[in-house]
Amino acid sequence: MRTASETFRRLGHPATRGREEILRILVESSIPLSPREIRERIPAPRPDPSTVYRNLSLMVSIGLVRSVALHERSRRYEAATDGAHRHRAVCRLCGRIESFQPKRCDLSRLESDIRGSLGFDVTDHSLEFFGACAECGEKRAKR
Amino acid sequence: MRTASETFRRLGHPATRGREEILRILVESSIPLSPREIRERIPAPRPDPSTVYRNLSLMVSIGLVRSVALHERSRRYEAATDGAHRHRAVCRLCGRIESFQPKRCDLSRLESDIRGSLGFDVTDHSLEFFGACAECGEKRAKR
DNA sequence: TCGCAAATGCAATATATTTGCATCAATTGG
DNA sequence: CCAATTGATGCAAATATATTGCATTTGCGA
Repeated sequence: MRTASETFRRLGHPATRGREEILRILVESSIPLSPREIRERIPAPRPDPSTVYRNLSLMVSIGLVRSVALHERSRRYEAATDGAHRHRAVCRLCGRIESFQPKRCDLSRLESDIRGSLGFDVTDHSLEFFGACAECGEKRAKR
Repeated sequence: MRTASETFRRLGHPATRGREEILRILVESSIPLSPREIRERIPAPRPDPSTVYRNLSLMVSIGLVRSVALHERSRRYEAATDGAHRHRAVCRLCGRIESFQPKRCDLSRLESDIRGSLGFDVTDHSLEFFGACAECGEKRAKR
């Protein structure tokens, strides 16, 4: 098994407790987390917020973590484990977020259209759905 | 023709110069803009930034404007004109953004999957592609 | 274990967004 | 067209988010 420490070292970066914790937390979370949420989940002694930001941006640049843009003030992050691709459903009413793995993510057609018409070389994409989650939908129906 | 002023009044909100300018700027722009960019494009006397924020959030809530989440620090906004749906391609290298209208946006299948598995009532979605634009792609190839 | 390169904490700074409050402007009724 | 009222605006301050410089500490390979 490849430990987090090994992963960091293999990529040429010292493994530190903070880094391992961040990665562990993201891997364990089913939804993308904000830097603040991540830090709050690290057991004391907690690293400084600036350290969390620095490490997140390092981890994004070496491909261990992806940033996720929802319609919020802060960005969120998720583990890029193995490269599994995920989409998200966000409830406009309560803010609940669910991540899911598409059965088959067939946007290849769209991606080649884009290459053809805009000349863009697409490497990845981000797809989010917005609406009302089951719970909020019910509440709304009762009224 | 329906003027911006009429649109606001019809929705029960006074039409002010700032509001009309914001809407005009968003309608004229081919890509989503940040609050700062929007404000910079308003001819003097410019409204205060807080006014721009307040108006953007009002316009989002009454459906005239949509917010767009790219992987940036600030949110962006676009006119929700008639409801035309758009996707975006973002260059990771130079930051260039292009908006385009999909030939046919067939995510209805995915949306019904989501309703089925998560119980989410999806009202809209957001799809962004990331990669290298034509220009940056060429530059990179030359090296 | 030693030494270096890199990471961390801390404080300061930058940027983005929100809010309270006094003032001003757009609408509506006269 | 004018006055009254409701709501918008400017300004300043507060808050949230993110970044950076620098002195100190830590991880890692020799």
